[in-house]
Amino acid sequence: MYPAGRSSQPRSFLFAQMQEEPDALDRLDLRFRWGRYGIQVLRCHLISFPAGYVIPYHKHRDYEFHFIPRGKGVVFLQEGSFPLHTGMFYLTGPQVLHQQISDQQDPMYELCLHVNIVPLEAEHGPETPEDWGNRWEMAEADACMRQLQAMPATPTLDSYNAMHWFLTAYQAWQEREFGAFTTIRQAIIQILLRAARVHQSLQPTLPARNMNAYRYQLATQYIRDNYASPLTLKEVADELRIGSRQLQRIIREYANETFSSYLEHYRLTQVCLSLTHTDLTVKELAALHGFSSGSYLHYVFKKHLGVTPAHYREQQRQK
DNA sequence: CCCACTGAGTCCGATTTAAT
DNA sequence: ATTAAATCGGACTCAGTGGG
Repeated sequence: MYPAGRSSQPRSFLFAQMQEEPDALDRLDLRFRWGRYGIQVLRCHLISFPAGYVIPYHKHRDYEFHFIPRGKGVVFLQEGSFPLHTGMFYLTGPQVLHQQISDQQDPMYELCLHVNIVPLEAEHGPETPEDWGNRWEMAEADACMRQLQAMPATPTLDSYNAMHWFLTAYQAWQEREFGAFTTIRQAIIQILLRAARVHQSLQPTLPARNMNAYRYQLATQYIRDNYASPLTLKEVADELRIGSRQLQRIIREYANETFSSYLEHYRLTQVCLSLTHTDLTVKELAALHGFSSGSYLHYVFKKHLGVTPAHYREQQRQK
């Protein structure tokens, strides 16, 4: 974390490189989806004001994030005037009147992010391909937007160093880095989040796993990946770093069968597929699908399906 | 108290073998 | 390829422990 609000100006200005092409990011048509919102970046740049420069009262229909990376000045809001100095941040929401004056002696720099935030229609259905795994992003975006709406315009310290992300975005553009759009998108989101966080006290919740459901998923995946070789309950349990007894219970809970029967059923379904689609012998199928011998496969097959493997193949071929 | 887990002992069924 | 009989390992049950 960088110290915010340094009293002495650093000799080298961290954001100086952004002055090389001040409107670089403004020229990009940046729009993307975040959770249930469409984010359109209208402006994202570093601007410098000479000493005593006045931006007269104005307002926007959008959100404007103001960060002061260097210099000082004053902002006038409805609630009164507030001093600005290096490391500070304020947000002017839609229709918030503001006027800004840079210090009489020093020039002032401002990192400005101006975004249009459009609520998009709610998703239909819980798992469309477009929002796969997106639930937590939606929740976080919602929380961030709620926070931004409720936030006072009064300046505070940029405690979470949102400013840094302007540089990240700029550098991604400047270096034409691979995946630059994704980096810039992330930078913009980080600026929104870190701005919102300044007034946020609640601990956010993170997605927690249902460990047993997760273990069940891992176990069955492992079984399906390795069913062709001899598998024991213990081997799978060791793979998951749990006791074999515990795995038994988990399989019982989620599949309502034992480890052995799960494994056996899976092996048999694979054998059935091979019987239908190949001409391999029972012995070959046994070796291929995890049965110790042809005779044993035969025994198990008939026990479960009521017909011998050869008979089953015949039935399938007739269809 | 409930839940996750362990260990001992039992018994089932997976597997082999041998025969058809 | 199929079946029956024999064998053996390990899955399962149950009782008990420890942790939150």
